[in-house]
This record gives sequence, C-alpha cells and structure tokens, in this order.
Amino acid sequence: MTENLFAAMRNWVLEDITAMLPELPVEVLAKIEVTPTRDAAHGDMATNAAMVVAKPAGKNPREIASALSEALARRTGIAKAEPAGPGFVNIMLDAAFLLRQIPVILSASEAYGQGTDKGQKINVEYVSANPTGPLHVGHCRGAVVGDALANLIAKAGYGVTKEYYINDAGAQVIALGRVVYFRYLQALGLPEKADAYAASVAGGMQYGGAYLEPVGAAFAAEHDTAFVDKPESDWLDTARQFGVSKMLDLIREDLAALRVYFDVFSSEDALVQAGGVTRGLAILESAGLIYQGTLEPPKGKIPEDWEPREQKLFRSTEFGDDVDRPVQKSDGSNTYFANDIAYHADKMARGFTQMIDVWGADHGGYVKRMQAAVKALAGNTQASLDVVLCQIVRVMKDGAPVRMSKRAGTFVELRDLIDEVGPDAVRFIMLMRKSDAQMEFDLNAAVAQTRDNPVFYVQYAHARARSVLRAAGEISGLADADLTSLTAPEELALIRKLIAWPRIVESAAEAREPHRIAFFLYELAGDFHALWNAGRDDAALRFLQADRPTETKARVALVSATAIVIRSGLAVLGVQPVEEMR
RNA sequence: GGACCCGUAGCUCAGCUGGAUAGAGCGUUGCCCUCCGAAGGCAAAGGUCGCGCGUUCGAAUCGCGCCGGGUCCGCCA
Repeated sequence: MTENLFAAMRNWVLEDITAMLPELPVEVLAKIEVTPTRDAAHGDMATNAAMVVAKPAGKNPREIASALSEALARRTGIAKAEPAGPGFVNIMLDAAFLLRQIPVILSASEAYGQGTDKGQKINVEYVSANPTGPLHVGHCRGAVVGDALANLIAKAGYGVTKEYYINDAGAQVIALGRVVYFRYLQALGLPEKADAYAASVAGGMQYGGAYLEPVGAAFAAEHDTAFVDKPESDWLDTARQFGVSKMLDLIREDLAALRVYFDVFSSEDALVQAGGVTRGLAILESAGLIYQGTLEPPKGKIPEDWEPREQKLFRSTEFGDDVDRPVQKSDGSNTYFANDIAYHADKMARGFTQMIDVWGADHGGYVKRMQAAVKALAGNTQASLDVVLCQIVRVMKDGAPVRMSKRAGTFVELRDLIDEVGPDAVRFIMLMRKSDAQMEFDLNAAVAQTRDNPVFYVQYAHARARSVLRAAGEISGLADADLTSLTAPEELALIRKLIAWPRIVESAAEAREPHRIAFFLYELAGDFHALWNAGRDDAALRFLQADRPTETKARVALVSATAIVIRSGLAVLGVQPVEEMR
C-alpha cells in the first residue's frame, strides 16, 4: 500500500477550503480535484477548488484562490502555492518532500501504487469464447483487455476474480458433438459411414477445421466401435462433453501463449443442470418483471419470416432498455438471455457486488438488456454490471490490411499472431488503444526495434535502467541516500512522473481503462530516455560518476525507482520486463 | 426505422471524467551524432477538435440535431 500524493494533497485542500468556507455541501466538495500540471512552469500540482467552490460560496474564484494559496503555502511539504488563470491554485512541492518519495518507492518495491484494500469483490469476465475451436484474432483484444483490466483493478485494491464463461449448453456444442462423431468414424477407418452420417445431419457438418481430427481419434481410442451405427441419443452427450473438454484444453493453451490465466471457468451447462435458470428467472418473476406478451416487429427492414409470436418477456424497459426482451422462445425453451440472467444471478449469489463483462463489439446491442437484468436482480442492493466493449481490430502489414479469411490461411488463429510478434508485443499494442475505439494492429511496428514500437521503447527503458544498476554494482543504503543533488530538469520530470503512478492506477481502474497504463509507461520511458540522452550530451549528467559517490548514489536510487515503477506497470499489463535487449 | 461505438495534425492515436497556450509517435523539413550507455539526438512546420445550436465563469470533453464510418436489431449463442 502506498500513498497517492495527489489524494493526500486533495485532503489538505479540502481541510483548508472547509476551514475557510464551512458551509459547503458535499456534492461541491466532491468536484474538487488535484491533478498534475501539464506545464512544469505551473508547479507540480494544481487544484480547481476555488473555481468549483466560487459559485455556491458566492465569492470571486480568484479571491478564494489567493486565500487558499496562503493557507496551503503554510503547510510543510509545499514550497509555494499561488493563484493562476481563472482561479487555479498551482502548487509547487518542497524539493525535499518530492525527493522523499524515492525511498518510498524503493521500500515498497513493485507494490508501489498498490491501492488500499477496498474490501470489495469484483468479478471480471472475459474471452468466454465458444468451446468449439481455437481462439482466433478477434478474441485477442478482449482477452488482453480483460486480463489487464482485472490486474489493474486488483492493483487498485479490489479483490478480483478472473472468470471464463463456457457456453457449453447451446446448439453450437451439439453441432460440435456431431463433428466429433464424424471425425470418430473417420478415425475408425469408416469413411463411408462418416460421409453417410454427415449427409444425414440437417445443415451438414460445422467446424470443418483439421483441429477436430485428433479429437475424433482420441474419442475412437476411448470408445472403440461402441458408438458405430448407434443413434445420436446413445452418444451425443458423451461426444459433446468430450469435444468441449478438448476444445477447452486447446483454448487454455492459446491463452497460456498469451499469458492469460483464469481463476474460474464457469459452465453454462452445469448452471442449467443445477436449476440456475429457474432460480434466476424466479427472482424476476417474483418482482413482477416477467410476463407473456408479443413483441413489435423491428422498424425498417422486417425479416421475411416475421410473424407475431407470444413469448415470455422480461420487462427490461423499466430499467432503461428500448424494448422488453424474450426469455423464452416460442417453443417454450429458454433463450440465451435467460441463461445469461441466470449466470449473472449466480455471480451475485457468489458474493460479487460488482461485475465487469468484456465483450466484443458485436454484442453492443446486448449491453442495455444485461444491465437491466442485473439492476432487476439487484433489487435494493448495490450490485452493478459494467460492460467493456472491445471494437474490431484490423491487422495491418506493409500498410495494407491482412486478410483474415480461412481460405487464405493467414492470421485466422490467435496463435499465428503470437508466433509472429510474441505475446509481449501483442499485449502491449492491444493496450495502446482505448478499447471502445477501433484499432489497427501494425505488424511492422510490432516487431520494429525503434520508437515506433511502444513495447520495445518501454522494455528498452527498463533494460537500460537495469544495465545501469548492474554497472553500479552493490550500493548499500540506497534508501537513505542523500538525494539533494537531483536537481536537473530531466531528473525532476522523471520523479514527477514516478509519483503519479499511484494516481494513474486509481483513476484508470475507476474508469476501467487499462490503456492508460500503457500510455503512462510510454511517457515514463520517454522521460527516462530523455534523462539518459541528456547524459550523452553532458557527461556530468550521467548516472555513474566515478569520483562523486554521493551523486552516483542518488542517481542510482532514482534509476532503481524508475525500474521498479516500470516493472510495476508492466505487471499490470502482463508484459514481461527484460534485463537486456538482444 | 431504431440502439450502441467512433470522428482531434498528411497517417495511427492520446487528451487523466468540464479547466490554463489541444499533445505523442510516424511521415515531412533543417541541423547534430554514428570513437557507444548500438538499435539515435535536437528543432521546425503542420489543427475550424466532423458541422450547427445549446448548457456555464470555462466545452475536444456535457445535452440536442444533422453528416460520415463501424457494430448490431424476436425462435445464434
């Protein structure tokens, strides 16, 4: 646990402002913030307190700003505070106060930036790809974003469970079971029977990929000819479960290649079998939110086979959705939505007050109804669902989009992408974009050894830092080093960046935006490289000064703190720090 | 017809939840380095923040309406 200096400063501001104006309502105080300044000339931090407070207090913002400045300037740790612009208060930290953060970082080590325990459990669900084949490139962004987001939220002090929802209950896994059977017959050396079976299946065999051949062979090894010439009812469940289990193995391998791991794999089928859907719907039913009704046809282009049908509907419009949503099909079986309601009810029953689902953009139309369902299930409790949508990724090579057709055989599977650029580049670059914006993944940049490649740039900064530390050898008492020699603008800029880390963790977690971590690291690397380059022009700024042990020690402490923060950030992104570039 | 996401420099994108003179990388141009802590450094040019109203001390950010791109819209999950 480490202190967020900006939060601490905000508390000081709140104390001083309420001492001056005791009557301020809490909603007003809540709007007060303390942020880093964009321009170093404006000091280290700035607060909008005077402007926020001016109107409710009926005073001039500049007057409040100067009074607040005087109060703040009296505090230990603040060298200067002055009103600026329309009513900002710019705060310059005492140099000693700023430098004191370096030993704080050193002693916290990679736990630096770890938020205080919020005492709250958050469930983060992502990937949840159908267990019918290997992961493809489209799954990748969600996997990386979900994983980094879960790490980030844990870093911010929440108890996080990473969860994968296995859709093993619908038509698609029945189709999988049939393909397993088809491959099974082939593996037994009965191609005629296999073809005859395939021809008998309405709609034909799905999942034509070769990845199911070994599954059929394994199925044959286990069951020999026991299922030959037997009706589906004899073997379909067995084949389906066998297939799902093998596909999950495959998916787990793909995820491991991307260094994505889950705490919980949750089975839809198991939930259904255990009566979860009945339970979940009963909650809504008892709240009077389920009824029999007929939906209006969609406006505009009406599907050809449209006909009015009476269905069991969930009153999602009461919770902000556009139309009520069916929980049962016309034949009385449950819709996927019903199962998803049950699944979220189950998560809540497991004690999660906050849930985050990471979905692909094609599920965008599904967000409102799911959030409506969670609100309905929550009743008077605080439980809530956030949905992070990941937009489409276009993979680019040499300035042109890489075709992702199966026929072309290029970059269909996630493994192809990982093999091409490595898990670190995949993860970092996927996280260099806000998830709700479409992105281009440039293969050329991903493997470049230049600044174009943000992974390289950040890892290079870490490698450089480690190289300095290796060259410095063992220096004892770094935490007690005299740091007063750290006065160069590049050094101070770097320190300012380092102390922003806890705040970045907090705000990025709050916003569910892991990409902010990637950008922070890129900037931090930039500040470190800038300091390094300054040493190239001016030898006096180099880290290791043979005849000046005090300055060397101070700089080594700074370099060590930098390496720590980079590692801490990379750990959130799930990218490995490197000791040296090869 | 409707819902959701996006629109910021030539290109790819940030912009910290409404703040000060809108930033970065690439590309372009001009210098410097390339006897090492290699796989560059410094600087310049480049903007109607899609358009128009509105909200307020203050808008790229919030609201409404258009325009453009994307995703999707009852027995697929």
